[in-house]
Amino acid sequence: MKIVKNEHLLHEKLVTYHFETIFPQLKKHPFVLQAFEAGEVMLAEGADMTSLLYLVEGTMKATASVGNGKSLLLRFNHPLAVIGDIEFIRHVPVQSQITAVTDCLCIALSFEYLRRFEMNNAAFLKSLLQHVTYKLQTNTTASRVNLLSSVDQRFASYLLSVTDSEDFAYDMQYASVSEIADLLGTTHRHLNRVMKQLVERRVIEKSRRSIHILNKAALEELSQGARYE
Amino acid sequence: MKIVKNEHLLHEKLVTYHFETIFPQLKKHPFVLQAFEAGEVMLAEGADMTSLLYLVEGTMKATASVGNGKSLLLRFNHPLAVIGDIEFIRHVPVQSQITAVTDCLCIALSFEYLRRFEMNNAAFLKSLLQHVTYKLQTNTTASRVNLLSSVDQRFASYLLSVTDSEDFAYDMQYASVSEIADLLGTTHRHLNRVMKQLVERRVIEKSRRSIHILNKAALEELSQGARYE
DNA sequence: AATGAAAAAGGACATATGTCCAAAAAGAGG
DNA sequence: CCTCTTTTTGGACATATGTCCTTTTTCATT
Repeated sequence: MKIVKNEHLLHEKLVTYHFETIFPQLKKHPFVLQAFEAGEVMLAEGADMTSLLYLVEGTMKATASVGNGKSLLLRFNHPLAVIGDIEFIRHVPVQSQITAVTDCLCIALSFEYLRRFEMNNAAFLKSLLQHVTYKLQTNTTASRVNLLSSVDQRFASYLLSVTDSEDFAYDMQYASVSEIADLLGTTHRHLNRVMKQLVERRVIEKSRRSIHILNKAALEELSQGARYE
Repeated sequence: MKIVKNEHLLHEKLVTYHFETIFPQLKKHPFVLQAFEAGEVMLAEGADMTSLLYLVEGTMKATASVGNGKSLLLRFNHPLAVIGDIEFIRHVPVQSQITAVTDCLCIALSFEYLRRFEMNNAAFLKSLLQHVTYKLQTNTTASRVNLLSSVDQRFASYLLSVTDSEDFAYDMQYASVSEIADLLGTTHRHLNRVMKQLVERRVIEKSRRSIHILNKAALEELSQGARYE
């Protein structure tokens, strides 16, 4: 993570995302602009969190780890998402690992500052409620889908979520098959089977560490509308 | 649902659950006491909601339905739980069906009233945030468990959640095997297999429409700490 | 080009769970 | 007690997914 000292950029982001509706006097708040590189772990599970983050550029993913170091995809986040809401409100350590998928920019506000000066700011509390209830709603949908859908459906959802959120709308790069398998809560062996079928059906094409979507409509149908976002 | 006109009971509940910390002048708010019978559907999915409910007595469950009329257990709720938070904040129809498991008492406050007079009440907003972030946290845990655990683990969690929440700590009644199977997102055929094994291992005993727990410790181990609450 | 490490692909088999259906058991009403 | 319906139970088989391992491919390095 790098702290970016660029008042102009900060101000531009504050205006774009209408921060003045929450913090009326923009100049008076100790906003800090932070930059993360693609692939960087923004927050590790169990760590102590000290600032609330507003994602203003890029895409990140939230994953939860289970026992043996495996992880599981919870959701993707796009601007304007809030990171650290549960931790801020409930005073608990970081609940799920947050990783930058692309290069990201965040606006940070320290818990200390917020707890001292903003806990009676109804606009701030209301905006937090908006974000948290949105997450709760999508999370509820996701858990239903997860429990009832098979690996190929989840894989389709995953592909669509990733490609929609990137700009190259028909390609995705990945580090290894196992990585995707872990995210989906399955094994690389099985994911291979699933991908092989999709290749045979000419829904996707594969080359090393990259997947190209040939038939988006088929994926849409497979995923039944579920998305990790 | 029955509206209960009992000022004394209402006041007792308001005091027990410290409503004065949220609504300082108790007398001035249009609280309505509502009673639900065991088994009654408190909220149907897709319905319009008009009041925020605080559960002050009894146990309820939240379920989500999927396609073919099947439902899926999301969580159990105990006092003091809030119902309708997402719907209140996001102005959406009811997201998950709420059913009274035991006889329940709720204190209701109309959305209309809250939106008009309480949206600048920081104490109220903060308490909502507490409830919603709690739900989000447990829901995240639950979805992870669901995706990674087998039917026998989920059944163990279910049994423990139900019996802990009732007062008879070792027995549960049910309408049909299919009902439980649906809640767990499996089939009655498979649940039968699972139950048969547990009976053989002397973990539970069954008689018609009732299950008796013989070895709670074994269930605890099976469930690995996951609960629907 | 030869060699070796890492990643990918997939064979063989085991297990969990689903589907379909039939037999057995338990009420309900005559 | 008999008959009918509902619920429970479980057989037989199919499918999805996991485990373990071997082979193949890829890519970097000599």
